[in-house]
Amino acid sequence: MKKMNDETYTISEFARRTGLTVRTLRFYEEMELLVPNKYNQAGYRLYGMDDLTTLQHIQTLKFIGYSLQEIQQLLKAEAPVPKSFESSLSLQHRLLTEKRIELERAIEAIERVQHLVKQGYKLDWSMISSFLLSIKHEEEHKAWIKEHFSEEMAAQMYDLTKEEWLQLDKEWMKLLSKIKALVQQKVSPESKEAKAVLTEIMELAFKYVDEEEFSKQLLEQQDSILKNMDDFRFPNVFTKEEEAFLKETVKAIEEE
Amino acid sequence: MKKMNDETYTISEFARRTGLTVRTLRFYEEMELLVPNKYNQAGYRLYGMDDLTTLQHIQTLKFIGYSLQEIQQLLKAEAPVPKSFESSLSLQHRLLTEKRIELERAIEAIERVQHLVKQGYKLDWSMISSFLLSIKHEEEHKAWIKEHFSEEMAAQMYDLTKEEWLQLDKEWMKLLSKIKALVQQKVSPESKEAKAVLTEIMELAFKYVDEEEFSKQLLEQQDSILKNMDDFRFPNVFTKEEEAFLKETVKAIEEE
DNA sequence: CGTACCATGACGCGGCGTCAGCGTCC
DNA sequence: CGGACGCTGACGCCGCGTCATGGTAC
Repeated sequence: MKKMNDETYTISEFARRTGLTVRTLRFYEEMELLVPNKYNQAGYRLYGMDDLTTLQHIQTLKFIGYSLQEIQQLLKAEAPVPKSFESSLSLQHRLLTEKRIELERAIEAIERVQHLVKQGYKLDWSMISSFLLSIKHEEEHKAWIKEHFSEEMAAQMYDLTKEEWLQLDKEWMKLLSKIKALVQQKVSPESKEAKAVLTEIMELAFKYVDEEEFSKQLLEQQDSILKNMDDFRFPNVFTKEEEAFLKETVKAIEEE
Repeated sequence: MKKMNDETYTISEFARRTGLTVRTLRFYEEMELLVPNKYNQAGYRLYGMDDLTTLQHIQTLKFIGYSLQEIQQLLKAEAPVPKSFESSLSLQHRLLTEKRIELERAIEAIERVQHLVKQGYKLDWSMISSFLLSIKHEEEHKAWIKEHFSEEMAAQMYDLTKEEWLQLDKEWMKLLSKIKALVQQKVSPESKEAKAVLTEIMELAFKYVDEEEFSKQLLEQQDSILKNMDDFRFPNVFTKEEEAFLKETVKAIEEE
């Protein structure tokens, strides 16, 4: 027992009992967040029950996502809970919720990749990347479709069940790898293999979307679509090479 | 247009188009994560399409929670996706899921506090803290009950609907403020107000739990319970003062 | 007298933001 | 020549972990 007298603890005792580290306690003192109520003649910190109370306040505010600085601001008035606290709660709620949504999207992305891995596809970075990028930008893309086309179409394309997503992922992956193989083997964009793949892409793209409606709107919106193409923030799932390849194939088909 | 020649971009152009900052691009180079494929004679960085591809790989791996160091390790082999990637995916999934759970608990805690605030309780830090601490340790506490008493009892105490929780929160808050008021006004622990409050606490505690079963098990487990009481990690919702007050009241009732 | 504790001070991390002081492009 | 752009280098942030070096309690 290193209790020195009733209700007074050395720093390591206090650390042990609170589950914090000695370093953390010293850091909190440096921040003027938790200053021990006594020191002995050699400058040893002596913590008491009031310090425990303060520490609990700190830990709880930390738990709901406040930074140490914010906690210091909140607690220094000490006496009443500042009325700003209530509104700051809503802010915290928003911040944490945004983080949670990001996390959920990342987790879902991992699960979708794992599902593909389990199916035994041999993946390379550009395929994983293309795939993850499309997941990452799903929300933005959906909003974009909504704006430039219609709410209905966005819903058709994106409001799918988990099974539909996994199925779509698989088909999409197959096509991606076919294209990448063709480009790498320098097969001609006018070859019938290339044309076949392009046809498959079209079929997949229109599986969940009404083709006529889409084509009509596409023509109307061409200008504003092109305007957005000078930055890379809406990354294409294809490399420039693949894109050029596909454009050639499209031309070849149109000329038939 | 600052495009210098086809498919070669200065750092600020590349930054603008990718949505990153110039500083970030230089930092990535310093990390040997994304080294531009060319420099002009003055040492200006010139980024090309291959750099864009690498950057996309980086961004997607970042999206699913890898650190820049991990990404560097993963990408430096460059050619095939290392087979360690698959297992590291499960690790990432675990890590992100744990974070998400923490976030969800924090968000739920905020909502419960907000609900109390809306009800118009005037809160002080020790009440907020007591309340949040009990939420923070709910999981541990439930596990502890499971271990020392029974699974059934843990379920009785903790598997409540959202409405039951909010109701319980309210009642618990009322009692907490009553006790704090009594202690602050230095009312005697033997007074009938004190006894009344204690009775209310008991009723609340046993509202969701079978009293006889609990008492029986409590007696059997007393030793191991006491062993866990010398640290503050299982923080009591009462201060030492309030705890002493309540103990006095318990004694007074027992002596009746 | 040992050794387990205490103190201060300094640097490190991750992922950049932000300045300062200078050179370069057009 | 001006002004926008580029370069390197250095320090700041947050919440501590991790030394190093030396004093203190028992």
